[in-house]
Amino acid sequence: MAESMKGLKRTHRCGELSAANVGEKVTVMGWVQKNRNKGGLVFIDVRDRSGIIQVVCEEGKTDADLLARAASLRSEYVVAIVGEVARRSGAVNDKIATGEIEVIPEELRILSESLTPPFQIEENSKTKEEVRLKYRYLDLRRPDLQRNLMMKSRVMTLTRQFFSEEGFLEIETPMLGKTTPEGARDYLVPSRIHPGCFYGLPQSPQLYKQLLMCSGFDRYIQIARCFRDEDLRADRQPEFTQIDMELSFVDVDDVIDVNERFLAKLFKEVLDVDVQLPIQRMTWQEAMDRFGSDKPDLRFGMELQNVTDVVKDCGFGVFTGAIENGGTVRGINARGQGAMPRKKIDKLTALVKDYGAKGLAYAALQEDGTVKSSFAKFMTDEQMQNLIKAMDGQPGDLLLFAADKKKVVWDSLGALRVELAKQLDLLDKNEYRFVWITEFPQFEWSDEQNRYLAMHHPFTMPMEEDLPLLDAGELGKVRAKAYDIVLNGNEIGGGSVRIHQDDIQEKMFEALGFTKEQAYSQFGFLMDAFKYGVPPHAGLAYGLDRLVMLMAKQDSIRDVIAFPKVKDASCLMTEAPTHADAKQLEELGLQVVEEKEN
RNA sequence: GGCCCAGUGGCUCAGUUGGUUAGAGCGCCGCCCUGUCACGGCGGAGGUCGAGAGUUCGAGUCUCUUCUGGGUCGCCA
Repeated sequence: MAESMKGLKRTHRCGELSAANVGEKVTVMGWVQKNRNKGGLVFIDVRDRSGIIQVVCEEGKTDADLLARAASLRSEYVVAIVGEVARRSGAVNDKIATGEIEVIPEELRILSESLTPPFQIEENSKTKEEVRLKYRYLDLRRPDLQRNLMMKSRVMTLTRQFFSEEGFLEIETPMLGKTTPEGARDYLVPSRIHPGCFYGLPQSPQLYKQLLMCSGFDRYIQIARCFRDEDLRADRQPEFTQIDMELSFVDVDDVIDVNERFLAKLFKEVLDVDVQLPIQRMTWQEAMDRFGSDKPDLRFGMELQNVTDVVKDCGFGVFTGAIENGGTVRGINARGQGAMPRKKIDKLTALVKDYGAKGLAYAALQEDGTVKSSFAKFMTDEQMQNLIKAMDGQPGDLLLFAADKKKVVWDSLGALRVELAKQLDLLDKNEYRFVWITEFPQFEWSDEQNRYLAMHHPFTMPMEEDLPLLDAGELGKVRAKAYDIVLNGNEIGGGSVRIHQDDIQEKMFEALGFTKEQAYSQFGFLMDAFKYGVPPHAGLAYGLDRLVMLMAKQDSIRDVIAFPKVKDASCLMTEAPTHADAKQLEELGLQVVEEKEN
């Protein structure tokens, strides 16, 4: 039986009460976490988002009716308690913040009863995600998820505050926009008024924010929802949130400067972590060569070594063959792992095969100075010793090599390096290592499309010194004024200086294989806008969810999003997406799709 | 689309080389309990082992298919 809260007004949240409130009459409201009935003495833990407070009822002291009602309370009932804060007459509980006080009730109302929840509302739930997500509204009651979402709210507040103080304006851009075939797959929204036509939900507000620079807003920021119809990952959801910004009359250093100060403020205020400024910068080339990744995790070493020259004349065909085909041979020294069992090495081999490598060559340096190796028989002792020396191999080390095209070797060893760090427990979530990755390649070759694609997007400015390479058609060598901010091996943001000169923009489209007509039909409004006076501008966007995931020390972006989708992009709670009814579809000029029979 | 992992009471798990009636902890229900806070004591209910097919005298266990969830490669300009 649910009662009204008429006449009551909450005075405190549960966790806000402290010894300072002793003797005060207070009203708290929340959920019953636990009812401990000792018989004649009933303890009720009441929970809200701030924490837990104990309410105590005692036979002889508490009104008999109130005691009976307290004894009837079950988990997740919603109650209102009016009572006096008192020091505990029994033992103090130093595990909770309110552990030295309790509330002695004079009124108890049951505002709502509850079924027994399908899983217990507690910290560190081991319940499988499938169940948690079906009952997400209960899952979200758990203190860890409450903390995550409160942290995210704090991050958003600080973001708005910081950038506002830096002269940024918060401006909204449309959700219903123009669909573009480049880049990620768009979510399409059918137009009723224009049958057969579709809006595209934004993958990011990229073009709008550039137009806002054309319009003279100078510094823009938006906490923007973005949509990408691609497959999900632990750190990828079909809809996610960007902290999106754009600045006029700036170059790379200006964007980096304001964002470093932003990150330092954020980490100080939210986590009390000092970010040392300036943040380290590394070119894309250096990141790939040293770590095999454009998002290197700098919390540990195990850097890649290029041993192509060392092994180019050896007798091992896998190495020399790769080199003859224009490839490279590189290795990782897994310190102290020389005794790794063969089975484990085989698993690492399986891992690199996912990245296109044909295998993993190993040399396990034994403590007695001998070498157990998959390829020693193809080498002279001298060649092996030179290789070990090049890898700085010491007795007890495990040397792992990949030989293939550069990209395959980088991807394989980059992934291998991270996997080894996981196995060796080198990844400390309390350590935050930032790095800017700069000078990205402007273009990326696509085997599938047999042409160069923009690595970032077609409006990214090439480095001035590489403009002659663009003219000369040496597209693979052109570097861009693009930058990513990387934290502990995760890309948490990225951006670039944009092209504002129409001649360079034309060359870009040409290089990407766009005809003038194609470029105009897709981006004509932007190119037209640029004809009326466009300031030099640059911007950056953070993946907010990913950033908060790392700050909250979570492994999945789902743990910082209130209502996330599962792997197939559906929602286990609402069961979206659903079929639309025939009438809706007819209005949109669309056809009914027969539901698949199971 | 490919590969890998998982699915056994409400939740988390155990379940020997295939062998009677499938176990445990938590939760739930009943009774008792005046300082608990992972409360405690006694008693109890609750399972077509994700689904389907096959092998077998016999399947939670083996095989195949399928569903669900997770991880990942491709994909994500």
